[in-house]
Formats: sequence, structure tokens, C-alpha cells
Amino acid sequence: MSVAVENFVKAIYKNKHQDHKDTKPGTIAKKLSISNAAATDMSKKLAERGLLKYEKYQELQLTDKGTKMALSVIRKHRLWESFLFKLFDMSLHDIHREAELLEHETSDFLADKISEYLGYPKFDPHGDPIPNADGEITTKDTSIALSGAEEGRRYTISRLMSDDKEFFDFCAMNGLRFGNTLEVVKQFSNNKMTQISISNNTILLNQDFTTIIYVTEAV
Amino acid sequence: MSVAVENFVKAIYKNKHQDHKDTKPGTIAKKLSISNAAATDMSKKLAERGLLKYEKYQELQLTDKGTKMALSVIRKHRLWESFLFKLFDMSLHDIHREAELLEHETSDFLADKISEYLGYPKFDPHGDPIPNADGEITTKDTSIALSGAEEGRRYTISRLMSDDKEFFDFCAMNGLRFGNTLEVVKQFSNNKMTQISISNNTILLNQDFTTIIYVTEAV
DNA sequence: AAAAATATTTAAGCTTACTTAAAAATTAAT
DNA sequence: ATTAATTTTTAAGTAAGCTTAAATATTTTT
Repeated sequence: MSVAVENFVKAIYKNKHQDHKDTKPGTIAKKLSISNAAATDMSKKLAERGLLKYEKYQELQLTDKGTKMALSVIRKHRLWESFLFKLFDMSLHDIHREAELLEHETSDFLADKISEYLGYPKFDPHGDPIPNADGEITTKDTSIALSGAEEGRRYTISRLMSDDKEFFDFCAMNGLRFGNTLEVVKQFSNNKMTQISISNNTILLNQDFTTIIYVTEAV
Repeated sequence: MSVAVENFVKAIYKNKHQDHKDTKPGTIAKKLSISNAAATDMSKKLAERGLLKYEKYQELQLTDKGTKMALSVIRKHRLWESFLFKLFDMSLHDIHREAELLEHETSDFLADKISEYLGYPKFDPHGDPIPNADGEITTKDTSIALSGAEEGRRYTISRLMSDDKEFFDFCAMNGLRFGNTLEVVKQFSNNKMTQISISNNTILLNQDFTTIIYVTEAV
């Protein structure tokens, strides 16, 4: 399957499961930086191929086949990220950029080799779950956005939901890393900011960041 | 640059430096399993882009720019092969197949990371030299084909020049591996066969194999 | 050196994955 | 509930990278 098709079904999948936006051609077009016309066109073609359901002016819906393809690509992406992060000294942004390309040129065979090498990881360095070889996500996500965390409680960082270099640079500089622990000092509900304490530093985060940093309660 | 273009200049480079065949569009077409017409077409386009020199009915000649591109792709290919071979338990044929895809989606940055991780290797598992980051091959090749080796002498396997799965399977089964040592027992010049001794086994190889197995005299 | 065989080039056409511009439908605003 | 704004779709067109078929040039054979 072509890169364009793989990216298209992946975008639909992520749009629905992560961003919870309207999954219409236009939304996908924006994500992929292509025109609306191109997205509509592709939608029709993929409907013919049985990867999704398309009806004029309605939301796109991946079929089982389409979902499987999306999860296969996502699996490869997240395995590559895990692998590159572990072996090389690369930033979260860099591993994402490389994985974005490699994911389309990776055989199932190689993906399994990488998974085996890493000990069948269930999460990538962003905290995103890695689908297994059958295209299933077996882990349950109980994490919440930092914006909704409670004052005075300690949390473990479970997910950094972004593709943005500046965000990752900020995280790296401040110890905001998958698995690390922090304490929520105060929620400023009026200003929509969150004050946290992490490795003896106090940081004030605004909503842009607290809605993409996910955490679970620390034990 | 596109995959098609990268493969085209790579094919020209290898055709000239390894196979020493006529580097005309038809030869390249065969290698890439495309029509002669497509190869002629591509040749013209790449000439416009300054990657090669094209004159009707003449041999194609890579420019410095084209050569640099070819060597960059070859570098990535051979680094991937070295990397996959070292980390995973994969056959020479499998690593080649995967590298053939990955080579086109690998940034210079990642290639350098891989090289660094491996300790800046100069040869891949086939014994092929790996161009450095500047696209230069700094090693001298003093190896000879096994078909031209002398009776009674000991040699080190320096290169397995093939893409063929059956050949590699045969090599793996019989200890014919880059760096291993063998002794040439007899050259049957009439039958164009070579008898070798390797790890207590005697093997009779025909010309198909002795012209793609390269060796250097063992010390 | 001419004929036959082979290779290369040209021409026309196809598919994929886009584009822009205009038309049609939907959604939001007053 | 119209009107306005936004989205989606249709239509027409482009570039890359191929194809087959026919024309042309080069090589090889005799």
C-alpha cells in the first residue's frame, strides 16, 4: 500500500481516537496538508477499496480492514520510536520525525524483530500504546490530562501527546519524561494554569501544555 | 529525492563500478525491472536535473552530483545491513531486502547515528565497503575472485557479491561468511570449478559461485 | 557491405496523488 | 427563517513514473 494511503487511514484513526474531531475529509486534509478536494478524492477511492465508508457530506468511517491498516502503521511507528529512543541519543521530536518515514517501509517481519529486541514493549517513549502484532491495543488507558489533576496529589507522567519540537524540548529540559513523577501544587482555574513540582523545581504550565500531558496517580 | 530517482542513480553507479557492463538505459531498465522507454525517459529528466550526462545512444554518465547521491544511498543501505545483521538474527538476504526499502527513508542524521553506534564500520556483512559521511570510499579493495585464487593457499572471505537468497542460504549453511578463512584445495580449470576446505569440510564450488565470492590472502 | 537482429528512442496513454477554481450543500449567524 | 459563511464536492488540469507500440538507430552476423 502506498505512503499516501497509509497516512490517510492513519490520520483518520488518530483523528477519531485521539483528537475526537469531526472525521470529515476537510479535517484530514488539514492534518496531511493537502487540499480538501484531494481528501474527498482519496476518500472515494479508499471506499472502493474497502478501507472506509464514505457518504457525501458525512463523516468517514474506517472499516475493520482500514482500522487494521492504520494500527499496523501506528505499531511500526511506535516501535521505531521506542527503538531509536533506546539505542541512540535522540530527542522525542527527532525519533518522531524519523519514525514518520520508516513506518511505511517496514515489513511485519522487521517490526516483530524490533519488538522482540525491545522485549515486547507496550508503550513508546511518548507513553502511547503500541498495538501488538495482531493490531490490537491490549492496555487500558486510565490516564487523565494534567489540567484535570487534583491539587496536592502526586502523579506519574504517562503520555506526552504531541508532535511539536518546542514542546518536547521544554519537556526534556524540565524532566517531563514518560514515567517520571510530579506533584500538582496548584490549579489556577481562572487562568487555566497548573503549577507542578518536579525534581525540586516548580513549574507553571499553561493550558496548551496541561491538555497534552497525561498522568496517572502515583502509588 | 524520490525513490525512483535514487534507485536509478544507484543502479547506474553499481552497473559501472561493480558489474562493468554498458551503462545504457536498457541495462538499467533490466536491473530495475522497468521498460527501456521508462529508462530513456528518466535519463533525460535526470540530465536536466544535473544528475547525469545523457546523449542519444550513448552511455549514461553520472555527474559528481549524481555520484554523490548514489553513494549516499549506498551508504545508508550498507549501514542498515550492518546494523540489522548485528542486532537481529537475520540472514544476509533478509537484511538486504529490508535495507533496500529503508535506505530511501533515512536521514543523513540517522545514518550518522547508526554509523556511530556501530563504531564507524568500513564494511558491511557482505564485505562491501561503506562510503563515509562525505560519500567517499576510503578503503582499497585488494580482494580477488575465488575463481582466480591459487591452489594450496589460505584466504579470508572478503566479499559475497550477490543479492540472491539461495546463494546466501548456501553460504550460511557452509560457513562462508565475511571474515572466515578457507583453503583452496584445487582449481579444476577445465570444469571451471574450485575445491575449497573450510572448517573441516570440503566443498566443490562452480563458477557461478566462485566469481561472486571474493577473498584476500590470509596472513 | 548489406541484411538481420537488437537496442534505443519517440509517441501516445495510463494511474496515482496531488492542484486550483467553481458549484453545491451544509452549518452558523443574525 | 433567511442570509452569510464555511465546507464539501465536482471539474479540469498537472507531474511523476510507469506502460505498449511503432519508428529509428546501432550492432552483429553473414
